[in-house]
Amino acid sequence: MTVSFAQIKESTPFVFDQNCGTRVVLDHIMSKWGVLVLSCLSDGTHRWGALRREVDGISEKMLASTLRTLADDGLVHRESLPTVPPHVEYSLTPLGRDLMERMLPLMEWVADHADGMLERG
Amino acid sequence: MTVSFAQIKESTPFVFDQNCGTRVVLDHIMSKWGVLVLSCLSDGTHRWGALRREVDGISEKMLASTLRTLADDGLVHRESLPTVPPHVEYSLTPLGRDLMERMLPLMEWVADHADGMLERG
DNA sequence: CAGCATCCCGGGCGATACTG
DNA sequence: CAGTATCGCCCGGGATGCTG
Repeated sequence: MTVSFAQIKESTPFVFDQNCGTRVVLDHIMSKWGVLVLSCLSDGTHRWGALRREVDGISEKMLASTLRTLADDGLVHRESLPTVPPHVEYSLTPLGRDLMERMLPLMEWVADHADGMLERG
Repeated sequence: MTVSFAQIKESTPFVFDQNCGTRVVLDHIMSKWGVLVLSCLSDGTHRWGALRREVDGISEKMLASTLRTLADDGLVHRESLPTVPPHVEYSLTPLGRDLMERMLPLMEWVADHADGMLERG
């Protein structure tokens, strides 16, 4: 049985209040690009260029800023190999993998239901 | 065992491409206010005023537009009682409840880990 | 190859006022 | 009570160009 939203708020008072840290984390991981970058990395380590190609439509600026934010949050690990030309690899941290275990079922649901939802609108 | 992101994309070609419907649905349900309104409604039927008070910080404009979007998507049911003064109730549709079954574990994770993530940043 | 700096536009969103 | 209407600001984010 999954927890209810009321139970979450009961066990953690003031959670989801306007100035609570949850709002910041939600903004990061549920952001337009954050979701897609995290999902992509859930398949394993990716290089910068691979992410740029896989996350369809993302600009370099947003890829850089999204990766930095997620790395600061401790969800993404950045590994820069001291080669020429540069070679940088991104992967999920254990915390990030833990998160994606909860997020992927949601992504699967969206993939399954999106078209049906929109054709009626 | 949860599905991998690669498996999702394999079983549904072109899903999560830039012009795919999934991007629209993601924008709706993972939006700043959409997440919170849906979570609130997952606890049961709420009146307009109750939502306004419970979703801390939301403006009337954004509450109205968020509710309309989610209703158009078939996730939220709007019931207007013909009384004076007006009395309108919002609740999740079966589709909405199905979605929240996948989203609430994620919300619980965020509530549990948010503070720890931010104090290091 | 993997970024950062700069410029700039559109619209998301908040504030305020008004209505059935 | 449950909205709609209007105004205006801010900033997300795209485009372009430069660097180690």
